[in-house]
Amino acid sequence: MAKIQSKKNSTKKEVILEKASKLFREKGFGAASMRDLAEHVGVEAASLYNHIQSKSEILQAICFKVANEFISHLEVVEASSQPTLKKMETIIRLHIRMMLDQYEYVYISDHEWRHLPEPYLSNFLNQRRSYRKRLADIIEQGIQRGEMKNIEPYVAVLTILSAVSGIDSWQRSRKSISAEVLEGNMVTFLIEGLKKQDLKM
Amino acid sequence: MAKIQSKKNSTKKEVILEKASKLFREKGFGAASMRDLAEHVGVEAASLYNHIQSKSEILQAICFKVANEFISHLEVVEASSQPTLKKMETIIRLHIRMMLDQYEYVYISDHEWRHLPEPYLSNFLNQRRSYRKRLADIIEQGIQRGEMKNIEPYVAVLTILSAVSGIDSWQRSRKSISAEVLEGNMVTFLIEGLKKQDLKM
DNA sequence: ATAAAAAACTAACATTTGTTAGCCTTTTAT
DNA sequence: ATAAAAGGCTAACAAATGTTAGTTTTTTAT
Repeated sequence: MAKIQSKKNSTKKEVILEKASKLFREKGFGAASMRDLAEHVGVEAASLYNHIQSKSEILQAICFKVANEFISHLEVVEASSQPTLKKMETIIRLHIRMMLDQYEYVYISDHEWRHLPEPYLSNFLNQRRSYRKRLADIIEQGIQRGEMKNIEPYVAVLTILSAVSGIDSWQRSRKSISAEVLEGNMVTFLIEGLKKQDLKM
Repeated sequence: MAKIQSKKNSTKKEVILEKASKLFREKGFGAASMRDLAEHVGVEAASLYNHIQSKSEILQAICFKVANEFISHLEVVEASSQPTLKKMETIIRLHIRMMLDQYEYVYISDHEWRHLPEPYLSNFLNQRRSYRKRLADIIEQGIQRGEMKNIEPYVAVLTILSAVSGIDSWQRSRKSISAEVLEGNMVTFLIEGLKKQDLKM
């Protein structure tokens, strides 16, 4: 059956996905070549095709893996009975942690989805639209319940999601600021933007 | 000398930059070909080289044009004597408007700079680092003056800049939300995140 | 009108691309 | 031990890439 794996607990396909995500982020999907990838995996380019079907299959796997993870977490949050502000905080924290723990994968899903071939591209965009709509619904509810300020929900969603993806720039200068401080500060910043205006001093 | 231009007031090189920015955004720098670009300009691929020196010269022109615009605006703001919160608001509004008015250019500068060849790449990153540092300094000052909450300045800068670049996603669904509402909401959201915490109700 | 300059075109180049075919080697299962 | 399966390798492909050379056409200036 399967040969001994390069690293514990991971099939060769998983190794390929991992190396590919690193490479795609560094060079972009279009500029990263299969020979490039093969070298990082430690194999000839042709051999990759014993594990995957095509270059874009790699992209599909990465993009939908990330999308599914976000969606399934959202379902848990939606089903809970937290106040809306807490729901949003939970979701923001998830996004931040995903960005910290699975940086490469999330980055690819965020930035390289344009190169998905149809019908996967439409599929991906539909899922994304739906995800954002569901976040906007939570905010909509927060406004109606008087827990959040009267802001256009869709604008808030865009702002939050994009803000989190800025962690990208932080990944290189980890030294000066810890992950905990980053998460704490960012949550404060974003939740404060949502919260209903308190009284002036 | 120069031939009659395709559009008023623009040299052929400017036309090339404009079409290229649109193309690079749609397909990514790596996946956009010179023949592709030539077709959009209405000319054969080889003819482009009467106006530009290389594909990456186009990218350089776009990236540095945007960078210079942001930097020179920042200098004006720094020299003013507004309170720090107002300074940040001015800058945020500039970023939002640039994203609305020069969407393609800003997008390229934000997302495709990785493909700049050296030494332009280092140059660009230095400029960017410096720009962010200067924004962080304004926030630092805002905190010391008690105008802003005690947040890590660099985190705030990242959050703000990334949030604005999320307007990208909005560009396609302009219909439902006007540019004015977008700008207003986003500024409220982000400035609220900076402002020193007011008293609880 | 004519010479000069600018810019277009055709053809071709050397690389690089993703991918396949065919063969050999290693691992697995009996 | 042996057959089968899985996975690696070399070589090659057709297509596409950025770019150059050389030539012809168009525009500008005198």
